[in-house]
Amino acid sequence: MARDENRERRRRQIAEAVWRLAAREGLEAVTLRQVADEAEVSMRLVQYYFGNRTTLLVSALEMLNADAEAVAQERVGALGDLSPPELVRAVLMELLPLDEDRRRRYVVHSAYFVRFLTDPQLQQVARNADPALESLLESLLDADPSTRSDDPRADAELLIAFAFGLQAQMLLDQLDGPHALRLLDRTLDRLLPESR
Amino acid sequence: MARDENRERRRRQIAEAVWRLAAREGLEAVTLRQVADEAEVSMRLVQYYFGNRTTLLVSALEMLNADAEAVAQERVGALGDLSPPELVRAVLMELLPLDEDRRRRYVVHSAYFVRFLTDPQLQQVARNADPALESLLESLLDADPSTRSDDPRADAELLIAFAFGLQAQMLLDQLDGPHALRLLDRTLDRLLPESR
DNA sequence: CCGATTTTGATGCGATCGCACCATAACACG
DNA sequence: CGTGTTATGGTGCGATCGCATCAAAATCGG
Repeated sequence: MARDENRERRRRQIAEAVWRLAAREGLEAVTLRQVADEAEVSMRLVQYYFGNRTTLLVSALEMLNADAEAVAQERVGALGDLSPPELVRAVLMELLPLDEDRRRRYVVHSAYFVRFLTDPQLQQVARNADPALESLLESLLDADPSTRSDDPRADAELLIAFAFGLQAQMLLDQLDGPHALRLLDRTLDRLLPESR
Repeated sequence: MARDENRERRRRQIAEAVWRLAAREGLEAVTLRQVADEAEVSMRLVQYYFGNRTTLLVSALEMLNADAEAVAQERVGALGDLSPPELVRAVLMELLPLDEDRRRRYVVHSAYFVRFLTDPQLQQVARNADPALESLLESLLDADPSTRSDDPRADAELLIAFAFGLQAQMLLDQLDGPHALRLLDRTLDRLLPESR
């Protein structure tokens, strides 16, 4: 039904306004009125589609995560057949803000971060995003015959933590894309010495 | 003069209230009235010591950083004479929320994070904190004869990014202290193979 | 010990917040 | 064709925000 598509487009239009505001000035700038202005709709419309501010924040985050996963799968898939080490690299690269799209997304994530720590509802949303990534990496490290890892799970966790660290440094402009990739490859070379 | 000591104690008392509020509910909860309540002083007093909200936020962050550096130097120094590799480990451990003090501090940092990206004033404060750490690590990696690093600077950057990643995962309760230390030691073993 | 300065308190103002209520198009469907 | 659901707009209310003003207590220097 075209009705639902319109509905979904509207919600997305408003959610994108939330993302822009959160990235630009933090969650406290995400007020019903500012979101309405940014999305160029009436405040009443924001209320209609999301009810109250809390569910607006939660929904916008859920949509951002769903978006991220779809884009990531498509981008990694578009690379064609990759060897496990190449896949590991591609997956980790997905966590780096290497284009404006991802940068904005991870800035938004960092705006939510503190809330993740205390708000049970948001904590739930945050937890749903990660473990799939970790087990994917673990299985890749386990499957790769050239890996000498005695503990694929530890190495998966380690690589994810490292990638998140690179992400933060890039957001702070203390690391640019090529530099971060150099550091990533440097640790991958140490981790998977025979396959690269 | 005792006057100045009192003054400094007052400022600290108020800044600590800012930290608690920011850690508990984010920067948007840091209002003049809430800070006053949390610090158990009048709102006017907060105004008196910090003027307006902006300088309150900036000053509280500066005090937090100064505090962190003092504590870190003392704690690392208290370990006595360490070999370079041991020092590297000690410095990196300082970045992990291994006690309540550090946890709260890094939660506060994450509350400020988004602002670091856009607010020039806060960006300045954030930038002042890091580079010393990096060059310290670099010189340690360079000085250590057992290090086979061909690029101490790259390895220093790499280790810092990794530590920040571990920090984030710990804050999210996706990694506990011992687990994070295991991952840290795992990468240090790979990085400094002969000295550990 | 007294005038000056520092420190603390109470209160008011304009702006903005989330949210609710009411009204009216637009469309769906029996 | 009429009726009920969906979609959009305008507006008012109580609470809270940052900040300023007025005022008094506490402390210090001569």
